[in-house]
Amino acid sequence: MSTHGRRERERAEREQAIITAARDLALAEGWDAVTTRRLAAEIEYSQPVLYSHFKGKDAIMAAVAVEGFAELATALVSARASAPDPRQAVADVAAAYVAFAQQRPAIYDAMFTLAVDLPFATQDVPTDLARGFAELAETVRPVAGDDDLETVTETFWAGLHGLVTLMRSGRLRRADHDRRLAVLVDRFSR
Amino acid sequence: MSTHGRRERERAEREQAIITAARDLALAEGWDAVTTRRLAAEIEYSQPVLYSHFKGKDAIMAAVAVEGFAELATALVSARASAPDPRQAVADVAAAYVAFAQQRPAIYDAMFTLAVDLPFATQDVPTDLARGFAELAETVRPVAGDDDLETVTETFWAGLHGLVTLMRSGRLRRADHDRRLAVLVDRFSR
DNA sequence: TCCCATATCTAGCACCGCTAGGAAATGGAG
DNA sequence: CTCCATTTCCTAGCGGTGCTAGATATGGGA
Repeated sequence: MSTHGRRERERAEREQAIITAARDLALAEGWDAVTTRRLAAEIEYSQPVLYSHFKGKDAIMAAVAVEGFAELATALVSARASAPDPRQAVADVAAAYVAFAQQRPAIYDAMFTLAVDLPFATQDVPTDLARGFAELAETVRPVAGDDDLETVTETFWAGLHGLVTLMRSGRLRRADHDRRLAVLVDRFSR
Repeated sequence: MSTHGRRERERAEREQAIITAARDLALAEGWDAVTTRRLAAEIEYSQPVLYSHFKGKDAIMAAVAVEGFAELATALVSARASAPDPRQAVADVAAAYVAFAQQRPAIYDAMFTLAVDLPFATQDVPTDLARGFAELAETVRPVAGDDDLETVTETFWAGLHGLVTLMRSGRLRRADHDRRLAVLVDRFSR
């Protein structure tokens, strides 16, 4: 029975290895390249092992998304913390959000585009997602005016999300990205 | 050689049948249900026939997206035309945009989420997309203020797109949809 | 009527996510 | 140390996908 602890620890490590492999592969070659066979080869186990950790490929993507929510929240917190004033905080947090999405497109996809309902079935995703959202709300609060804070925050968030996704799909001119971001920040912080 | 005209016409009809079948199937059961085999069965031809019309499944989706861009543009035009004043026009056009996306989610996906680069390889997509964008720009013009019109339009568009996509993926509370839309319109029309 | 080009289909490839069933490793009991 | 039960893991395979090569049917022109 003494080996039980080690076994469980090794199992947890392997589970993390799966998530990391999926994450890295998705970042490097996109989610299309993330197949269960390649994932299995990456962790040097056979395919069915994946299914003893996750219900399916979607669940693996969801796990990557969970890590992403935590990362994003942290990035937003640090952006707001180092801003000199509330007005600048809005711009800095917005920039941090967009930077996150641009630097980790595959993870951003897992969080918002793919794996639509799965992450919300688990318990910890709302936690990290809520952390990020709360940070956004606190950033927006000083400039929300008379409107309901949560509603304004959601709308501002949608603006960021729209800029990110439209630009990545080539619908917006890349050159004017900063100007669009400035317009969005301006419209939401006065 | 006299049958040549009929042949060509029949071929064009079959091509349209493929697009329509793909569109209807996607609307009814989602894009996952649109397989080349089912599509072939729907038009009562064998699978390879599809590839004599389109390069691949992506090209079929792109064709559906093209129709979607035309539809969307028309909806926006009519929304603006029947608005009593410029201020209301912004709200009405925004509502029309969101309504289009909500009523034809599969087509909206084909236009903006899936088939990322393909539509832009053809010639007519920019035309219909530009029509929609131009309509959006004319709507925004009276309330753009000192900012560059195109930049403001793109940003406003991103706001709409973000609201649509985030809400459909369950990230936003459904109940507050109208209030968010009102906030967005308000921030962009004063 | 025959020929040939075109149009179309059958059959199959390589890949996908996923799973059943058997082999191998492991840990406790005698 | 041996034996057995349990857990762990892999091999093999199922039904599906997008796509294509090669064979077959079709129909107009000589």
